[in-house]
Amino acid sequence: MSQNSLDEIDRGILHLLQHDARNTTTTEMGEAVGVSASTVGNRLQRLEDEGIVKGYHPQIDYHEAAFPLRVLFVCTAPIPEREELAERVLETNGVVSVKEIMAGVENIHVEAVARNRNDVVAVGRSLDDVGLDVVNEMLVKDEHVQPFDHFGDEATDE
Amino acid sequence: MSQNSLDEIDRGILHLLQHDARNTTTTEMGEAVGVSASTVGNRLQRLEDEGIVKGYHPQIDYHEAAFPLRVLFVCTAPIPEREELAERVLETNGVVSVKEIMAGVENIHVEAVARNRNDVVAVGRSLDDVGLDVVNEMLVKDEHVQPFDHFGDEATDE
DNA sequence: GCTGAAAGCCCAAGGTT
DNA sequence: AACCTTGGGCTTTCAGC
Repeated sequence: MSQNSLDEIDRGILHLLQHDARNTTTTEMGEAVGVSASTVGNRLQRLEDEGIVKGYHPQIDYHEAAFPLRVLFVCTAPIPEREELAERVLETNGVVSVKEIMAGVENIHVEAVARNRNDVVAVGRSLDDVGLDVVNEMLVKDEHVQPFDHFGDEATDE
Repeated sequence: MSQNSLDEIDRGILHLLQHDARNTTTTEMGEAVGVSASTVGNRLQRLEDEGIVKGYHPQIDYHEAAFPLRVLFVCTAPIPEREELAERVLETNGVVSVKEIMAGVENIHVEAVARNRNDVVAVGRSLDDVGLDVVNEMLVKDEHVQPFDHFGDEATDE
């Protein structure tokens, strides 16, 4: 399917996108990595087609918005159904991420945002309805995300 | 600091950005939510200034790229130092997210991507060096991210 | 596979209601 | 607070190498 062949140029493009995926132009990226703007456009197209870049999303501070609560549900799912359940849970209102863990009892981690305690209860109930066994439920105080900025620092000129 | 007053327009903008933060123009968003393109620009500026929108990042399939391993380290940190340690850990090469949990023994969850087992060992050592007690270490099979698309479906025309 | 130029579209700024 | 117009810049496409 994919060749996994990222060269210096690809890594440079990814690196720059991770810094600001909305306002970084192909022209800027071209100058930084040493190719023309249209080449950057073509590379980006290929990265998207191969599924390496799956989309572009804003990083939203839910706490500052309208969702002050962030909850992590640690669950158990029967291995055969795990993948299907994970997909299903993602549809639940408020859920922002679902992690499938390779092995162990706590093999699905579900994270959700909520406006109040009622929302939290509702999410918990949904998980139960779907067939997940909720082992633990924790309040997340804060989450720091690093868009993995170690992608090829050396490939850019800046 | 922030008014937390997101109206229909703001929610519509966020909703559309979550779908595609790079290729959705202010013009398109304006048409969708029923205001002019410049108004969308102003709103977006305000959302960024208030810290509700903290940035724009590509969603990268690390597995398809060059980092086939994804590992979750569940750790314990002394409460007083937790926040500082979390910040420090985020600097570690390979780490993509750090979650501070409100209470309990497993109060810091660190997620990292790696090219091979050596990378994994290196990250574990870094966590130890910083002063975190690694309680558990799990291989992540798959992660599904939902950019929380429930932000105001009703505010758009599409 | 990369480049360069042209066409079309978009964004930012200022002035207006 | 939202709109309109204009100038500058960006993306895309395609011929050419």
